[in-house]
Amino acid sequence: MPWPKEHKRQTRERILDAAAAAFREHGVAQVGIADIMRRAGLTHGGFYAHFASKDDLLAAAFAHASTQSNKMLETLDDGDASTDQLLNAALAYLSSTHLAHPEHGCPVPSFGAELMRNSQKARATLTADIRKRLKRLNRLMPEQAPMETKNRLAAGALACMVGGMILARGLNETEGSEYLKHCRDFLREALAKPDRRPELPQKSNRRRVASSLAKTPADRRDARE
Amino acid sequence: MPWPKEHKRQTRERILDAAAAAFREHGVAQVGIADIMRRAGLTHGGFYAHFASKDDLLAAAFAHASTQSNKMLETLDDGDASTDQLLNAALAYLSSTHLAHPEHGCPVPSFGAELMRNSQKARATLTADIRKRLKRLNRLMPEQAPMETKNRLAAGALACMVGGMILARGLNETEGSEYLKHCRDFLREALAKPDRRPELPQKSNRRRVASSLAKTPADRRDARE
DNA sequence: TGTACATCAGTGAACGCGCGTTCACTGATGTAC
DNA sequence: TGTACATCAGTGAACGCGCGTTCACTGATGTAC
Repeated sequence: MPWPKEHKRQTRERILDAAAAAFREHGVAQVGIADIMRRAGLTHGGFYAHFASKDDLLAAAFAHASTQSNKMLETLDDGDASTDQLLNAALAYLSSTHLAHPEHGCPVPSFGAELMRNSQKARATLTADIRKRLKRLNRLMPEQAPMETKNRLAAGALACMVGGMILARGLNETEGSEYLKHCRDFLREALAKPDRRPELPQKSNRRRVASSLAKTPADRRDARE
Repeated sequence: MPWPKEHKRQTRERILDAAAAAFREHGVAQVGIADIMRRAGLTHGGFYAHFASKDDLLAAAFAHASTQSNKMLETLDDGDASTDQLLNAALAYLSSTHLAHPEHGCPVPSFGAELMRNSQKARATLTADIRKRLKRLNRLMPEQAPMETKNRLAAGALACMVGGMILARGLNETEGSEYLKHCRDFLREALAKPDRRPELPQKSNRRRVASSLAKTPADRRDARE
């Protein structure tokens, strides 16, 4: 095999990165194969050596973006185990950084609706991703809390996160961050209902903050208010 | 003027109806001018006598859909003035009927994200619509409630509504309605916080239920649970 | 160590289809006389 | 009342562009000797 074993895998990864960012920033319909390949430093012809079709890429790029953004959002979460982990995750999601950087953020508000209407494969990827998100939020609550409570809070928090981000992005910049602040206030109240307490101390999830995605002054303002 | 004055206006309205339904059901990118005109019982060539471009139609169809769906959701709201009006509006939005009928429902979860990335005009329509929705939700709360409280609850409720509907539509049918139920439970709790009481009695908004959009058994189940 | 070779990642021209848009034309309608 | 006419809503062929996809080719690479 005349090429390094890892070479092709790395190229594929570069295409995925480019696609995941472009789709999140501009939407699926507005981004062509040629755009993506250019962003990856390649020419359009090479695309089909890595993916069977645009649909195929779409599903893969969504999953890729989802993984990326979960990592990114964890770095914004202050990960303080003594506080409410579900709330922390939601506050990180509804942060100014996430608002300002759709290209690195959650793909659900960016192109979830578009994905849903593409191939069966793409849709299945979305469905599986939503299930996973709900399960993950469930696990951020004290294990012994009633199932009904956990389901309710996970569902409500996720809906608020996704809807809040879409709506904030539909407003202009200042209105958008104002709106996000109101959503955070809302969840602080809503997730602090008496029936969730007492909480168990949980393991810390603290991560190092990636430089390009470090908390901005706006996020610090977010946290204070 | 050799044609009835109202004729052209009515045709335009038929195109708008067709476009608003098609965009909500299949998304903007998947629906062509020819599809829409066919749905309106016309041929594609006549389109430009009514709209300057697809972009132009897009903005108009969004506004049209928004008005339509607000009316539709009001018929699902039981309009009982003695109960919480904000909650009632949210429960109607998060109903099984709305889940099953994107083509008659709110355009924000259906193609808000796509609209946002089109022309400046389309985007401005979305922004204005979100502002209007927030104001309307604000007005459903007791006037004398603190501004901060009203903003928080309106923002949170709207985020939950839009996000909840998108996510429910991303799941399969049974999972989707289960998920919506959890969202409704969440809002029942979240909107019933002590600081909103006491509530003033408000004017009733009761409307007659349109036959094709009457409450389904699923909605009645929604209300019971 | 150097050279010939086989492999295959990536190139870029070309194809074909769909869709937004245009335009010359048709024919239904109300008006004038 | 009936006929000629002007208007303009709607038709459908055609255009051109962009994009997904294909394919014959190039050239960079590791291997064999």
